Amino acid sequence: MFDIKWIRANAEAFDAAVSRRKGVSLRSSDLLAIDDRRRDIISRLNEAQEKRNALSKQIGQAKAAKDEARAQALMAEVAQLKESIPQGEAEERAIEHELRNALSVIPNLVFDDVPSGTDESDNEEYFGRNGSAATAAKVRPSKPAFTFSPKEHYEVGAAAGDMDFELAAKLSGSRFVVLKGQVARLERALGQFMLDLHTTEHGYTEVQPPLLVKDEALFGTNQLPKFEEDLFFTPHGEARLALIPTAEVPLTNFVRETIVSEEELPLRYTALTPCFRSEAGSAGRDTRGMLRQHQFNKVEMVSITTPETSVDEHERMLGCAEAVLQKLGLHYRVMNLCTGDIGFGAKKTYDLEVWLPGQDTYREISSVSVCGDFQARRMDARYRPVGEKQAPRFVHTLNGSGTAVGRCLIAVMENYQQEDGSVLVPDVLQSYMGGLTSIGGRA
RNA sequence: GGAGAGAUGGCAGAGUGGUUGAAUGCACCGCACUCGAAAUGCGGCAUAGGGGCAACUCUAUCGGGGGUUCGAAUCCCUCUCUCUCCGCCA
Repeated sequence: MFDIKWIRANAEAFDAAVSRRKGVSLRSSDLLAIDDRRRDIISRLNEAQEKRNALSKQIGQAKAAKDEARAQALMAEVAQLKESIPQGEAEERAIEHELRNALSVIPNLVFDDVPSGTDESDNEEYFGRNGSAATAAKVRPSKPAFTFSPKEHYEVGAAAGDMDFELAAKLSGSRFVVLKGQVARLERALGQFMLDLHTTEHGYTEVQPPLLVKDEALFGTNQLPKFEEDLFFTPHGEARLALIPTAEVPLTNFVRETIVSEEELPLRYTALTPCFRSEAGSAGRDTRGMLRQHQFNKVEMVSITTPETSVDEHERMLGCAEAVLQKLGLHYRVMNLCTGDIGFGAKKTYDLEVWLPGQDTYREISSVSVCGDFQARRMDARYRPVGEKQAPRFVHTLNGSGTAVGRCLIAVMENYQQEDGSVLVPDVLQSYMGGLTSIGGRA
């Protein structure tokens, strides 16, 4: 969320930057007009309050001096303010809301190195900071070679019966799946593997957060007010709770309305949680298989950093997500999302797209974003710099999937499928699978 | 779910209607003393917004919101959270 003072001081830059984003019609002049009215209301209110306070003090003095007549006279004088102050306070509340509402639906401004574009076709492949495609090619696994025509994950023999969409539909409708047997175990193995990797090698603290969150938390990570229709809610007393669409919500909101000391930064959290998304607006898309579900497991990483380190942390976090796919031997590419495809709160986002031979295409399996102070402002999350007495500053927040477990299961099944319908278990998962080297083979 | 207690500055902890943005202690910063340190003494030490070149000044804030009052940390209502006891329960 933006600071109106910043917009006032940088109106031109703001308008130029916000015009790169699609679907934003507000301009600085609209916002500053609201702010002008706000300032006017506040200054009139302050004047009235000042007068009241001064007179009240005198009343106190008069009463202390037992000068009842003077006290009565002063009380009569201050009575004139009885209407204007509450009215001014109400006006102030209203205008503050108006300003906040206007500011809260403006997306974050993107970095200069985010490509301009309208949709995913304008995303640019990213080969690391030095731009070396050759270096990237060395660390990225290559596509698997097939001597037969690879199938989509739900057609692979090992999925038969153990990836049950009909059973899920009976229970919950479309966009759900029941995993059973070795497929369920493989999914669990993937999640455990990722969590262990990030906690033991990447310095993240494992967390089991609540899966139901309040509106305030959703506001902090930009799901509200603009994307309410993407969420599942459940009534809770007079209010409601939302099922988390991503663990980014609880993990990032750990620092909401807090001031941490600089020595504690960076804070790095990871969690394996179910995620719930209504998928409103995606009717008809990816309806086959378990690519797009109302419920899926995801390992999420969240970093809370200083402003000076957030860009480096972004590259680092990308590396953490890449490591998952590298160790699993899955081919992928990294995309630098364009202005038309990047999320509301991000200043820059890298998507990891894993190769799916059954679909003969790349599909998103991880999204790694740096949000600058955008979420921190919404949450009022700050840190106190070390050294001389300095005012608290907003932290920077980052989040990334490391990775979507359900989609990773798809990738493993498609990339490691054998002609007989079995699926080889990647080396790094075998210890999580009781030593199994393949699943779904004809025994 | 029932009954009760509570929420004050970085921390601890006073403060039940009137010059209280808030005593005191600790922590922290500066100065003095010291060769240096400790101890001691003196001073400083909340946030946000407005005005002013500045000194400074005004407004708001004692968990959140609303109310009573000329005036609220203090009284009333409400919400949230914490603690104790009872009940229920994985």
